Amino acid sequence: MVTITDISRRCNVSRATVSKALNGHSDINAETAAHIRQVAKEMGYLPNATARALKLGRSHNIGVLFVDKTSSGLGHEYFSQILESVKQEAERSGYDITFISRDIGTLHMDYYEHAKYRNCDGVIVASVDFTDPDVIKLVNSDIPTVTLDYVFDSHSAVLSDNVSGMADLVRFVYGRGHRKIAFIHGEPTSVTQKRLASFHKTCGELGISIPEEYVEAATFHDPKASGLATRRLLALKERPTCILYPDDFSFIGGMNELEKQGVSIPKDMSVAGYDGILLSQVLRPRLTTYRQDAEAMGREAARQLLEIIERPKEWIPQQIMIPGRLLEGDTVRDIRQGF
Amino acid sequence: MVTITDISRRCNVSRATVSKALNGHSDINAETAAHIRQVAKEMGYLPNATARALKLGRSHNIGVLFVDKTSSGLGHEYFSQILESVKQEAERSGYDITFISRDIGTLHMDYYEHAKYRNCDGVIVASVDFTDPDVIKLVNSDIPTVTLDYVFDSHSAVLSDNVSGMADLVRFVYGRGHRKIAFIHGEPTSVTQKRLASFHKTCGELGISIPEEYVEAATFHDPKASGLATRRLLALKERPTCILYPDDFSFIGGMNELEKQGVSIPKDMSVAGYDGILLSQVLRPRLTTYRQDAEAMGREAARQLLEIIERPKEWIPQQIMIPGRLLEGDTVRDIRQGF
DNA sequence: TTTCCGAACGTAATCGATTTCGATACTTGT
DNA sequence: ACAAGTATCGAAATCGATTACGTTCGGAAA
Repeated sequence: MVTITDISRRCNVSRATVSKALNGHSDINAETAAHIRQVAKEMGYLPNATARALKLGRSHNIGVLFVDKTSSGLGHEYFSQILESVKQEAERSGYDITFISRDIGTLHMDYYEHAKYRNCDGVIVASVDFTDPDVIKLVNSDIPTVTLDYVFDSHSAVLSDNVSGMADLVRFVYGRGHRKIAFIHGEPTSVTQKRLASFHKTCGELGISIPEEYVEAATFHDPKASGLATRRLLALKERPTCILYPDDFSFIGGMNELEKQGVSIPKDMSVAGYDGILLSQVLRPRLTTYRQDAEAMGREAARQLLEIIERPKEWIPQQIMIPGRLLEGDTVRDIRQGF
Repeated sequence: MVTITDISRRCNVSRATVSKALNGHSDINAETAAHIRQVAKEMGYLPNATARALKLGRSHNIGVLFVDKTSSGLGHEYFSQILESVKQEAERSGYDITFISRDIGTLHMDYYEHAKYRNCDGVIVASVDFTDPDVIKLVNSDIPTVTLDYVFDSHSAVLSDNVSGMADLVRFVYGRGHRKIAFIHGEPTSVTQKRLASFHKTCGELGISIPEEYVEAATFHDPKASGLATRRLLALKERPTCILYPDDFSFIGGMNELEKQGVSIPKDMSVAGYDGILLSQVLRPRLTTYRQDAEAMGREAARQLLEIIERPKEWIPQQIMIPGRLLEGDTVRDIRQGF
């Protein structure tokens, strides 16, 4: 490996001079600097990130924390898109990414310790149980963090706009004449709370009242749970005309149940999902859904984090709301009079 | 941050002694060592991975290289499952994961340089263009690598068994009476070559001859391409009775085309996919497909790499074949006489 | 008593890069 | 010609941990 010392010997200058030349300091003669850079290139010099990190106390490495109950881990499409986007944005600024977990090798440690051990300059926290003491410890530590879809007091966060998302969906199906709207929601997280609140608020504003039985509990990313919820809705004396699912993947479970009972989409039942995953765009009929802009979320999360890291003075905690977009699809039938 | 120096001061011993005590060297008195460990725990000492890496020349960090033409990046389900598995296995041995890419920040570098820059102890190379000079440079470098689904001479690799996979599929549909079997394949990679060869070989063994028009070219992970290929197959005078798709996701495109033309699965046309992604298990009818064991592939790749890293003497390059499993599903109709 | 040996611990170099504080030589002003 | 300023470069400390080698000391062997 070519080090700064090798170059210094070859150029008959000190290591200090080489370092300064390579980093563009002003107290080095222009010709000298040019020569050093030239030699460095010829010798195939690569800076050693480890040595740099040790000296500067900055690793140019950001951690990503993601835990999924279903332990599908990175298989989660919404998250893996966010991750990809975080990665790209981070790399643009010279940062690499490391996953944060508990228990690395024989060392038992919590998230904070792992991040500290790896000298992460910051951590992006996504899709975890935000009540987990280890997560809370990390967020409240000296390590800068940005959370996704959850806000900690006076910390930065990037949020998918669940309130408008749900409102848009409800207004859309309302616009197509639906009044008996059912909502199958995910487990009680802050995301669910927001969607649920927005669902009720919007229905109220539109002057429609939703019977209790139309609101069903299921689980995110779980076709089985939503299939069962769908079955319960279909068993009601007064069936809804439209069902909103917790996410696109869960919708598959509903779809199967509807098909099994001979209920056709959208002729006999209108449906909508949430997320706008790739699948929803290629399945026929195209699913009506609310597309969360995972790409923007990852990008903004990374940018926020880099701001905190590189300009800690000027930084103030912000919550950034990322708008999504309604994808109309073909699964919500227009049932207004005359259609 | 608590360093080894802090502990040494608190214990009135040298830093060397602390280091040795913490690492269980034998030339430290048992009581002294116990005391030091005790104090270290009390002070909340965490080793500094960076300093260790610098001194030892080992980062306990492995790189993952993955490039997707469709640039869906990590959104690729098959790969993200492999990644998750690699991550888990690596973490069990105390290794973290870093993504390798070109161009980190303003530094323009190739894969090898990036891996070197980050002091990766090894790299897992997956799903890239293996003819890319930068990839070849990395694989032939001093950095240990394990490739996935591709073999470089005298290098370790982990391979999904595409030959038996395809053979199993063909024999399965043959067993259900199909003789007119069409195969839509992906772009010309080594994986495609193997599947194609196995397809023809198996058909030969079974004594059925496949007209040229039954073999269609499309693209992996691309519903549109496979939809078009499907259309071409349906336009033939003599339609096949069964279509094999390059992967489950591509199958969606075929499914839509079939539905559009009023061709029912599996009544009028039998189909099979490849991969066994989550979706194929929840869609109805359940897709007949060959499940690649992504979890095993990631695990074995990580194990291989760690072997090379930790026991370079005893290591010999191997190619590990990971068997998959046929998922029968409900999309291949039995068309034998009397059924 | 002298010598030798092993247990236990310390000294100091080292990994590669950065940076503070000088140091030197050369200019410029007066 | 002398003081002051400037441009350019180097010496050495530093980041945190590891380790080869040296030192000390008590006890056993001669």
